[in-house]
Amino acid sequence: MDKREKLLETALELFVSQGFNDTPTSKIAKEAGIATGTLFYFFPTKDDLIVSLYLKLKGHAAESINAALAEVKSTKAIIQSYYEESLKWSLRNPSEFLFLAQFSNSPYLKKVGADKISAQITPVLQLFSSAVEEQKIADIDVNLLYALISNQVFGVNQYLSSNKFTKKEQHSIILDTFAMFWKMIER
Amino acid sequence: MDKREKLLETALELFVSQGFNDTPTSKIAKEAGIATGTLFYFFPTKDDLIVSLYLKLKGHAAESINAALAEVKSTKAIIQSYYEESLKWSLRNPSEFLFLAQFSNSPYLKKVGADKISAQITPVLQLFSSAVEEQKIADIDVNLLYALISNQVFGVNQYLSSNKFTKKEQHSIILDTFAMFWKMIER
DNA sequence: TCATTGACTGACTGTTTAGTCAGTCAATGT
DNA sequence: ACATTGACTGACTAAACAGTCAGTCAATGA
Repeated sequence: MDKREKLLETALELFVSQGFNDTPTSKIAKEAGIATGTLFYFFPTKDDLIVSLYLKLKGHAAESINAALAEVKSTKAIIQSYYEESLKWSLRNPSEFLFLAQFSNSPYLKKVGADKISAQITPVLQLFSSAVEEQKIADIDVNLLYALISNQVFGVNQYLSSNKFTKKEQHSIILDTFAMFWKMIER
Repeated sequence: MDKREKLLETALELFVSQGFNDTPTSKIAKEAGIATGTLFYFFPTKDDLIVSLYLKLKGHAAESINAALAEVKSTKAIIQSYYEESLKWSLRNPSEFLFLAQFSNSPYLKKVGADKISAQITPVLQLFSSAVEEQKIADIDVNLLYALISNQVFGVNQYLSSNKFTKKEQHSIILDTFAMFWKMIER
């Protein structure tokens, strides 16, 4: 069993339930059944651990979402897949999602290079660029479009996770809210 | 000069730039030019200080937004005012907004009673309720509508604050994005 | 066989922290 | 004139913390 992985997993759960402050490295190590020294063997500082976890989760999410994008054809269908897959990933990985939200709204975000962040969003920006060029959607700054879709995903995830819906209901809400989103931006 | 107020102001700036963990109570007191003991005279624990700050800011924001709502007539106009005023408040009070975002996405949120939170959103929920009854907008769960408008406000604020726009440009983006929002939910 | 490596350990430490407390002082009330 | 109050102080402490380090041990490889 990979101890580095085990530490990241344990840290995730503790960070989500207690926050960064109230989760000492000693507790993470103890809970993971690993010595404190080992934690610092893999991650030189606590900040390193936190940022590594962020990067890992961002990577996983992107991987999972992009996998579903590949098969698709029309610009609208790609954007719809991006929307659906983002929501499905968040619903499947609630702890991961909470961590990402907590991290992104904390001063820790500054510790991640701006280049790594823009690398993550560039593909989505290009998606919207194409849609604008193809005159499918209104001529809106792609950065604004990105802000709108991300936050709508965030909001719908919030709504879905704070209510008990069946898978079927969840899926239809996802489809409905995308239809609404598209109505909002279409030409 | 009100020392309690001064402490809250100083804490706000430090929390926003350093985060909750990395802002010791001693630093808040020092920066505010007030003794450590005084901080604990007003706020029994650090958590108390943090939660008090949250409640104060939420109150201020609500007050400022509701003030503008009173004058207005049609349901659509009220919702539009709510949207505009929320955004304007966020733009006028960037530190406050950042603190609220950080707090709301942290485990500290659990320390605020659910009753206090629902008290804040009930008026908005009723606004949407009326709009649905009047058949102005589609028959969508008001909680979903709330999630959508809050997060769109959040996203547009993000977009506006990470770009240098003139007041005029800002205003027209606010109007445009509300028009989009309305298009998304209207019947 | 013996040396070297590198993952891994956990007792330890220097520092930082939230929170305490005995006491000051100016303003009130009597 | 004296007592009482309550905002306010800052040196202090007990606990908790991130990070260290001297050393163990199994697996390589010469």
